[in-house]
Amino acid sequence: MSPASNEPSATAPTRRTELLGIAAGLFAEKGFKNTTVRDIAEAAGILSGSLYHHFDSKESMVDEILSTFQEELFAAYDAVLASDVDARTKIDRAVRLSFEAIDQHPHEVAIFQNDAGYLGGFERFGYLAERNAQSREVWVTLLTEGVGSGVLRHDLDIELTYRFIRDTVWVAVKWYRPGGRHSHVEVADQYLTILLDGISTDPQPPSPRERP
Amino acid sequence: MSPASNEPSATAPTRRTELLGIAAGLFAEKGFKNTTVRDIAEAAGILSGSLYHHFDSKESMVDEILSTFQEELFAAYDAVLASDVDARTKIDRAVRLSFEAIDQHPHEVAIFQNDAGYLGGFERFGYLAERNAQSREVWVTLLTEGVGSGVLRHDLDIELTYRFIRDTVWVAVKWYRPGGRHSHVEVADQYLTILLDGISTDPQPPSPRERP
DNA sequence: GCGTCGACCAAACAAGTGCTTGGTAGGCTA
DNA sequence: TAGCCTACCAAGCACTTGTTTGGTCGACGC
Repeated sequence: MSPASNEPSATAPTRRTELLGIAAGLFAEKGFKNTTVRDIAEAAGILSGSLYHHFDSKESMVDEILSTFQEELFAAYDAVLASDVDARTKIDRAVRLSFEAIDQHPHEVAIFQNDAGYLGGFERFGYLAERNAQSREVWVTLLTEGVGSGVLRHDLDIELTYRFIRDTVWVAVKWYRPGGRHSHVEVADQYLTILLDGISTDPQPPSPRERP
Repeated sequence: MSPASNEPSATAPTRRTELLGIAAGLFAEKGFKNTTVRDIAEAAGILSGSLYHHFDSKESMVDEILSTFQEELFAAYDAVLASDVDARTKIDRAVRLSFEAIDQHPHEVAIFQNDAGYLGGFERFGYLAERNAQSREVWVTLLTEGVGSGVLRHDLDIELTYRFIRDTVWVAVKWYRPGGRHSHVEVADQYLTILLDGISTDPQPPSPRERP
């Protein structure tokens, strides 16, 4: 890489991180394969060849974008898993965490959602599949814990419920826009209301019940 | 859905429809842009140029695949909307209809899910956006009807709920495999249980309550 | 036999792709 | 002034892409 890159981009936005941001936006919008290095360069106001002064390849750009994001995200998940609260609260926090990630890193989430399948075919991106498995374990653990402690219905199909939650949470990146009509907190509220009142053994209506 | 269409090649699988099927499978698996005409030709055992004896272009292949499927799907939705049952039943039927579509036309659904954004940019595929709006109207109508008649909670954000349902249903195409562990009916059952017991004003636990 | 037709081949084309090369301009430091 | 460094340009390379063209082969009807 570069000689002085041991502590990169903590405060000052270098040209490198700036270019990564531009690339992330285009990858998210048009897909990785469908975004050309000339697209990225044009958006940055330079020529395509000049990108290779900063990066080895187009692949290493997504690589850096995705791996950085995933590291941050899973550290947050691990913190939730390790926290000392009941399963229902953990699920609540994990869901809010995800919507917060969509709010703060919409491009990264979109790229992962759209291109993980394609990229996962390369050895270089093997960590994507690992992260996927790790995510599954987080949710299955939480759901199993919830069923075991009685806060979740015992007739749930854990696997299906996991997929239901995972999909519903992450697809929101397709329509959610930071700064739009709803904040990510509002979206999480609504989603949790729908989700929990469906899978909880003790339904908790969000406001005083009107119709008994 | 309908047993068979009347006009084009209802019974005998012509070489043309055979090629369309092969193309659909590849488009669904790798994405439209990421599938080359040489991929399709190779899978069919011919050379890429020979495809142009059957089709005008690669675009017209997806066009035919998607438009045919959409026509069939929305005819089914219209039938549900027009049926003379309460809103909850209509929602139930619409959801089951969607999972049935995923079961019977997984390739078409996957292509629409993954590539509608990209394809929608071309005038030729303007009908995709129209169909999307039409789908939104179907669900918003059903949800509004449900809230109005009191079978759905009155504090629902119709727009958000519509998106949750739409996303949850269609995203299942990413993992559902016809002939796999769960039938599409079982999956629909589980989803409806989670969904309805969450948004219904009258929560119905699926089995006698164990913990009060 | 003759003509026609559907299905396909062989070869090429122009445009677009990721990436490489050699070079340049300006700023910083010694 | 000299040397180095970051950021970039200009031009091109090898390859892939969708598509076109002219031709071949066998089946079928007359």
